[in-house]
Amino acid sequence: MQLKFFTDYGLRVLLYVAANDGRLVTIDEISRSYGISHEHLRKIVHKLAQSEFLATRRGKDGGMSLARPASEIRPGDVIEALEDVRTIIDCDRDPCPLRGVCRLRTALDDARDAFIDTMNKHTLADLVGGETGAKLSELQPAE
Amino acid sequence: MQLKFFTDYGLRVLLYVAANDGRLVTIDEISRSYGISHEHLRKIVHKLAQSEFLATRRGKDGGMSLARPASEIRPGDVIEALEDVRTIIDCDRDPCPLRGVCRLRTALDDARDAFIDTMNKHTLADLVGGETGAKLSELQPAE
DNA sequence: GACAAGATGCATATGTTAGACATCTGATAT
DNA sequence: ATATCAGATGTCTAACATATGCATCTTGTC
Repeated sequence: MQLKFFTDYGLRVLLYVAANDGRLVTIDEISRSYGISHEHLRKIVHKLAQSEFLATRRGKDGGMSLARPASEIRPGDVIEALEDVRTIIDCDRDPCPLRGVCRLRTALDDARDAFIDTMNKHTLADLVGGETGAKLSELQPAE
Repeated sequence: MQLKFFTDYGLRVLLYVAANDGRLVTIDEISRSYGISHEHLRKIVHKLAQSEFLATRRGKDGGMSLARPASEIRPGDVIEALEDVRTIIDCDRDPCPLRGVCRLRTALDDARDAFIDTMNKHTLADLVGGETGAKLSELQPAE
């Protein structure tokens, strides 16, 4: 019931990029800004690009931006893409004497759906800024 | 977003005991029945007893039984007791440039509550047996 | 008092996740 | 055209959490 560091920062990367709307942001900037490993962050960004949440551009003055508007990216979808969330327990892994009687698996599946659905009531846009409409750049100058 | 093996089997132990309603069940019986480590199961049982889901009895003909009726034990509460579920991410661990702007933490807390609440719509009694009212002993003789 | 069962604490193994490094590919500016 | 900057890829290592094992103690019942 903890998100992986990977997923946690996956969300934060997207929020950071959303808050710096428009501008191309580099891995280096984010890793310095959050104080986390450049190398590990690289893998997070790569996965986010593969999952089509980020668009990346190589080369000089490259960097990343959101692949879609922040108001169209839902955090539950991001979690599903970064975290293995499909089955919370595996009833087939070991012989289970309760098989056929037990509805634990169904209940857990429903609960997982409730989790994701609740996250998907939001978008990146309203998680960062929201009503106040504040931009990151106005609050905390990068570096 | 995976339950620990520990929590997963914590729930299954309770369901097993619930399905064997009334009878005292030993760690040894459960570990053989599920095919998992006796030693690890011991710790699970211990934690469940501490958390007042199980009542244990030492000595000859000892074993465990539910501390309360199966219809009064809710699986979401069990998960909360066995799994660290309080904060899914920790905003204070690293310096986060989004602090003050970002509502990710709140959204995750709401989602976690939705997860637990959904689990707590059930009780041990309806997860095992439920409408059919079938008892484990009728379906799969122990060993 | 002997035995069966859980309690406790420490030591070890395993697996997952995070971090580091070296090298390659692609895009842009000059 | 080429130098340079930024991401892509793959392998290796380190750190940490979790599961497992073992030895010993405690408690309750026969």
